[in-house]
Amino acid sequence: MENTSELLRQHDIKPSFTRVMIFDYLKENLNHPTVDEIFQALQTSLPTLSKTTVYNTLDLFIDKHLVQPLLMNQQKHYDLITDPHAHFKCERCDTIFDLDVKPPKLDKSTAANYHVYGTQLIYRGVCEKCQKHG
Amino acid sequence: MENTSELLRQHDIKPSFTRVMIFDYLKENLNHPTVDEIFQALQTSLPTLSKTTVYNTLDLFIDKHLVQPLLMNQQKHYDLITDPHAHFKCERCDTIFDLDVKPPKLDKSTAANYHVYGTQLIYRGVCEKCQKHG
DNA sequence: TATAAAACTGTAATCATTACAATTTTATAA
DNA sequence: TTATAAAATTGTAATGATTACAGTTTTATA
Repeated sequence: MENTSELLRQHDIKPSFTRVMIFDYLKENLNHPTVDEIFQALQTSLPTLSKTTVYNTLDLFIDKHLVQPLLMNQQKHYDLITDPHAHFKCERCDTIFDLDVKPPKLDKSTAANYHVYGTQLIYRGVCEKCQKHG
Repeated sequence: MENTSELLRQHDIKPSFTRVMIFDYLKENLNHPTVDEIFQALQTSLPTLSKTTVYNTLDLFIDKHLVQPLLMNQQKHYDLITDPHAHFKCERCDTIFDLDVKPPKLDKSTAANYHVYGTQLIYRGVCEKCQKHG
């Protein structure tokens, strides 16, 4: 997985081995993983990894606007910032689906007052599968 | 604050004194309070109120689609479902501002697969005040 | 008035996140 | 290379919002 280092450097992040691993995991897993999922998944390749490091690294990525946190079910989920898109969260099975809907841009007068660097559009409801079997 | 009872009844909620108080508090405080804020505010008028009751009641309101939870800063904030609108969250001072922006409706083909009963549009960034004094 | 159901309470447990001090690794310069 | 400082990582302990749950009170019903 090359050029992750370059990308991190471009965002003012020193590309340590751990950081590259965590970033690449996010790149290959766009299904909004939690800290725990990332930690579990990387443990075999990084046996000394600490959960605190995962937290720290993700916070760093958020700071540098590479990652966006999604708060759901009392837990943070992490999503690489790529194309603007929306999420649907099923309240029954707690699955998060990606939707190809673009969040609206703020109009000029509003945008003048706020410096926006991330948008989050979440639809809550019940997914098809859960509707079917009660 | 009349007709809250009626409204609750319409949503299949028995309008106990406590429930009406909590609902009215939300109606008069559209600034997305937390459980703790609601609990503190109502303690003088409801000295025996328990925080668990506030949690239970709000969960009930959410179930009946009267209230929408907003997860921010590792805490739930509660917002009466009124006109569709968006929120801006300042990452510096953690204030949540209301924005007069309507979340887009799902197009028919998408909406066919999901039963949506709530939408949440959140812009993250830095508010004007925080931009000014670093 | 008795009984069951619903609402409410209070304490204890849970669990994601944060704080923090210690250790390891990396970069820099003598 | 070696010494030193800075940065990154680790592990444990604390925090704090939320939930579980059992007991109590209130409300509705027969």
